Amino acid sequence: MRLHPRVAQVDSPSAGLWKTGKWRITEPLRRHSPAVAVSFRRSYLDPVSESELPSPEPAYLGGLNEPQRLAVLTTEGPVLVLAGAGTGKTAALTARLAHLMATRRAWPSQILAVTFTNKAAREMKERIAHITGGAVEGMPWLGTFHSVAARMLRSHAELVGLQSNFTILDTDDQLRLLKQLIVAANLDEKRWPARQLSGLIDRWKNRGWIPKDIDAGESEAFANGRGGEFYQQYQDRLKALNACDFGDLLLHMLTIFRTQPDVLETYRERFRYILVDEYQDTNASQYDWLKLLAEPRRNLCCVGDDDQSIYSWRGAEVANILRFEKDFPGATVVRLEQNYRSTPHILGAASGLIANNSGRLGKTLWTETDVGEKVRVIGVWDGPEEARRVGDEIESWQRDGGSFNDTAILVRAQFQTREFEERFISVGLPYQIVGGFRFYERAEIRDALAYLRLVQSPADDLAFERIVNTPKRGLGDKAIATIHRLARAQGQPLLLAAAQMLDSDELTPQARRSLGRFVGDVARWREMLSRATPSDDRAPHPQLGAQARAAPHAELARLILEESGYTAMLQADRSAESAGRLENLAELARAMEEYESLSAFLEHVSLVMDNDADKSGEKVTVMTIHAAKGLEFPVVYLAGWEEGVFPSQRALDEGGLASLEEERRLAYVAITRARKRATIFHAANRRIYGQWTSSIPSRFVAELPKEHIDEETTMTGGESLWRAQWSERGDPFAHLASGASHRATTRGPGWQRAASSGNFNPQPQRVIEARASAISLGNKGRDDLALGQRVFHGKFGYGTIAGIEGNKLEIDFEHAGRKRVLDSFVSAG
DNA sequence: CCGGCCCCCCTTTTT
DNA sequence: GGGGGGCCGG
Repeated sequence: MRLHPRVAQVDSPSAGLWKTGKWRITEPLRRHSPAVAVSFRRSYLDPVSESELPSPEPAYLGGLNEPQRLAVLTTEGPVLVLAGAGTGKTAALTARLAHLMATRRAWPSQILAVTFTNKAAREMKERIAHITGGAVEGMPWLGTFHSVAARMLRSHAELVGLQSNFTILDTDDQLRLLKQLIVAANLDEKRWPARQLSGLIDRWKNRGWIPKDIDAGESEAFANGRGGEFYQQYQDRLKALNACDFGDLLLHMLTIFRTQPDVLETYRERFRYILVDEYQDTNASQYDWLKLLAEPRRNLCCVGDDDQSIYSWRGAEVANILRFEKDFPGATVVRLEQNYRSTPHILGAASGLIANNSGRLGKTLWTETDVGEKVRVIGVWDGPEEARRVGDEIESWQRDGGSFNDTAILVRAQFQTREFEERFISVGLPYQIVGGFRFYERAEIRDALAYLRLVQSPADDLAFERIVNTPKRGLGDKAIATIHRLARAQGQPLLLAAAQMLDSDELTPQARRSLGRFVGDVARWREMLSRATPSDDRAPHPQLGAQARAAPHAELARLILEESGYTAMLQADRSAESAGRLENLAELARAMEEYESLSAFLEHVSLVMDNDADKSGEKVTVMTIHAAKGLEFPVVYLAGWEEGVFPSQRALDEGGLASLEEERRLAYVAITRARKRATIFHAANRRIYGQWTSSIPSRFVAELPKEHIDEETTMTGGESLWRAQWSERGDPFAHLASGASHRATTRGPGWQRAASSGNFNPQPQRVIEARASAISLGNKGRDDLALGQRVFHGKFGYGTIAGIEGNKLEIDFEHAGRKRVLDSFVSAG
């Protein structure tokens, strides 16, 4: 299928885009062009009826079933597509995009298509490229919620007090920052962990709440009612750092849309059609964001499956999908129910299970495929036996001509992967574990990125803190605290404060020498960067695509790692991991070559924190069910279906019924990943947190319709006792599921009276051009100090001012002799 | 200032 | 069981 644009004749404000795009005229569509042209003459608000379709119809409609066609052809007005697992959702979505473009309803740039994960965005991009034969040079507004919002925010950053080159903090940065705030407020960071605060702030952001929206009740969830206060402080600090976190990307845009009607209008005008994938995963802030953009045109098409909503823990609200018809009256609801993936037994098992949930929109999946095998449920003695059995089965599958790539092991939680990893290593079964530590989360990668970030933006204090003493430069807590004090006193970035300290005696001579070298290095690298990037390096958007010429920023990265001593540090490290770390760094530099500038690369890594799974070679895939969403495998093993593991203990303890239902949806997702064969395991004993625990099979096992499963147990005694528990009417765990509340617990007063936390004055960012002295940076000195005055210095004691130069003082100390110090460190004595 | 040791906490899932 | 952070000793 190729698109055929015949651009030149089209009279449209955006026609230029078509000319610049690489549209090709190819045979297949030539035949269709008359009909295409007909539909284009019709107004945007006029839906195409089936009869007007070109004949023969466009290839992108070929192979679609009736509901899918409806989902594609109902272009105008709100549409909700309820797409069960394996019902060709992505096919319908991409066909819809192709249809919108082929019928000239919209240019690629006039369609907003948002997905939840990078993986989904990438897949859709690939399929669009395929369906249009590469005719669409990337839809500019196809991406994850976060990347699309980031892109918008770069253009309007100043409206929320940021600069367009703001940095996007990841969880790690966020936690360190919050921790600083907590410590600064004299709170016990153990009693009030940063992690808890970060979770709270995330929740608020997911709901679309800015600090002002936090009422006393919400505030109560942290530090005895100071939650809102910390939220505000955190936001102030982010602004001072010219940074924002993931939640802010959406929240800031929401604020802008709400307060700047003209900006909103621009986007409303631009986006003629909006598509949302995985709609059941949207949170409140995303929902508001969508709703604002979709009005008044209301050409909003949401695709999702309420039964596959598994992200409520990060703010997703199934309610969004359940109430779609109410929010968008007159919406067309399309159900995709024909499953093309799994056998009837697999579908039957999954459907029977999910039927135990309440509050569903309801779908009846059906399939035309052969009956196939029943879902097997196998009880084993313990975890190791489970791993052994799965390994054996996979090996015999492969001996019979099957491919390892066709097999996957899905687990509830990451820790379960270890058992399989150990087993597979010992028997030499090739495997890959998806998830877990992702590439960009590895310490060495984050360190390297911190160097790059600091070179890119000298005001990036978090980057500075991370690497100023990595590798070890003899700059310990004390030296860093000193730099901090100065920076804070002057409201300047740490790097700048550090540069100023070089001309003083505030630090020990070794520390000063070492810091001087570091500051000098950064200045030099920065200078090299500006030479490596002739164009404006603040270009906001990541531009994919390899450059023909060598990428100077990748070279610079290699040089920085070399000159900073980071590589040497790893080489000196004789531990098992160091070789891999060096390899990772090499890979990082290689990855940079794909981007046209350092800033484009940094944007990419802050938004796309996943690493592409290694597709080379034959291997078994081990991953969490969450990670498997949207994927399918011919042979699937579902491990650890035991109470406390799946459903997870936490879900049982904390989340109540809602949480149990989410676990059940997770189980539904898990089963429906399988095409031909699904095997469920449960072990009677398992080592959890290093401790042997015996467990009973998951209630989900008992909920599988008997006619779709084959049960087997390797345990003596045949019919297992523990299974009997679930066959009874009563649910012995009901008390766990119903009573729990969502209320966050508050604890007694434990924090000390807070000292006033420092002011974080946003100052214009200054760039360190060289090892500039403080004078040349134009610092004003204090006006309360005069020659001959007696002053006190925390390190050197009392002394008399013998000279003043800007903010630098020469002081004759009574015991320490003559020293150069910075005025921020002395007090009138 | 650094390294080693000990203790405590945690283990869902991700942009 | 293991990783991270804090504390203590060199």
